[in-house]
Amino acid sequence: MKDPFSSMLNTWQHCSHRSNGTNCERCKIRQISICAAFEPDDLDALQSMAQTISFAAKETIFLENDDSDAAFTVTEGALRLYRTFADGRRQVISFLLPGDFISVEADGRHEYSADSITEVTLCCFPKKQFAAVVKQRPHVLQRLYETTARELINAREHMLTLGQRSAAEKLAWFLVHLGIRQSCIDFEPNIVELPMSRQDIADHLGLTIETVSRTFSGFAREGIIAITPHGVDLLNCKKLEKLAAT
Amino acid sequence: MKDPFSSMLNTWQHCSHRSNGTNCERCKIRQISICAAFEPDDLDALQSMAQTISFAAKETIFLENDDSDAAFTVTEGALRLYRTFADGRRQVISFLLPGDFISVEADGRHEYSADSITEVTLCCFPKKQFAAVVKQRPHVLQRLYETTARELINAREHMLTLGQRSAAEKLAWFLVHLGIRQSCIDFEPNIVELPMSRQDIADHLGLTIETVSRTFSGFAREGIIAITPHGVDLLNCKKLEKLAAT
DNA sequence: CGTGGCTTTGAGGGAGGTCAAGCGCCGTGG
DNA sequence: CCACGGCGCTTGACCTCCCTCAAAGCCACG
Repeated sequence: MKDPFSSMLNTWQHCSHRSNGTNCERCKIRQISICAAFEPDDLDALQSMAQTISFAAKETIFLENDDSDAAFTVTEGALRLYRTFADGRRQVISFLLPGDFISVEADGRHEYSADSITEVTLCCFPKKQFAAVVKQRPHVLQRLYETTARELINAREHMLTLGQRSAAEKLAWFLVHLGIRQSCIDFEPNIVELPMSRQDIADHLGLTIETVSRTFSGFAREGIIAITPHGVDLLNCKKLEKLAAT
Repeated sequence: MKDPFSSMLNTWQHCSHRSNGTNCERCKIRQISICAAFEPDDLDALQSMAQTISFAAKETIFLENDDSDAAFTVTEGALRLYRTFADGRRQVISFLLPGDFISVEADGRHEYSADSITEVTLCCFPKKQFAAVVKQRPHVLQRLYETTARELINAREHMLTLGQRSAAEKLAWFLVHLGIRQSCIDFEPNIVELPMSRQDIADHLGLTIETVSRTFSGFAREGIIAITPHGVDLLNCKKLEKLAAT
């Protein structure tokens, strides 16, 4: 899709649902998202530019090099952010969950591709309006900076994993961290939903699908996890955390 | 060194050289560093808080979990930023060169350790004064944000390398990128200085020292590079870039 | 109930790790 | 001035963890 109109805002007419009736005040993820930087009496600035967009599962949200004409937060669902190589190799940079934020890229183009794993709802801020709002509110820029600094720490932690950890350590790390992130949203400790495929997990951790599958089976055999239809139960968190530890 | 006084500002009295006579106007790396955000007529704000610190080669600059009481830019030399595991594994996050910036960490503690590879000179901004200066200048915060966003892109590019590339591809990528960075400073295309050890390179790329050495030898045998006493000459950049490509 | 996509499992192979020895360079001391 | 020692780098032989290739199992959905 080299189509210059394939970027997010331009494609939302293709999306399953679109609405302007965003209500920031009632938003479930406002407090954990970038939007927490807005005071209650300033929410109008946010709300007036916000657009809600929904995607079905397995839809392209944007591709690398697409024009980036909006920033957005994820309000529901899961998506993957990834880069593909010419020969088909793929690195999944991260899985985005409710509360996660995608900023306008520095040069106005997306560095990575993104597509929905499950049904996804995004809260979308058109680039120009967003920039104007930020410019008038240094504390929002401050929040944006802190969010990006946190992302940087996450990326570097991921670097440790990719560079130094074994297959079992990688998967333990992945499960522990995804479990923590999910428990912030739905508070089910020890039950980890895995909406993404084995291939996604493999490409996230620099492994193959077979190694992921074998390692999961090994964990299950040792009673560390139980494999369920849509995820895993963490039966022995201690052991997993020990494997994942630095 | 669990000593709470081991953090940078507190240790600078141990350093080989320290001086307040910073001259921002003549600073070679000002234009490529965070300091470019300061207008010429606002340089006093920067200069009045800046402290120059020098380190000999192979000195500890800070350790992970040390209090972070200053931000700094590198003005001369090379250092490594890294995290070590309990069992001795080490991931070198990045090599810092003139113009690179280390910010105050979010929680006031360093996430990583840093030490000098060569003799190093830093330009140091005490945390509190730096925060105050930034607070009054949204355009500096903007620059800080952009710098961090650029770091995030670099970290993610490194993730691709660690997760997807082979040993030869990793080393090609490393040489090409280090060559580009160095040519911004000293403008010697095709001559790459390698002040860091093979072990540092190995820990940067998720390889072993032997694999780094063998791969370099292989490149030399194929006429792609020539190994020199303190670095390598890039004889066939095309080939290297092809290997490093996505 | 059949089909196709995703996952699991097995068998074999290879890229890179491990272990060990040797080399080259440089600083030190006789 | 040269012998020695140490450290970092290179090279070789072997091994292992994970990848590759292949086949079978398991759902979900029409």
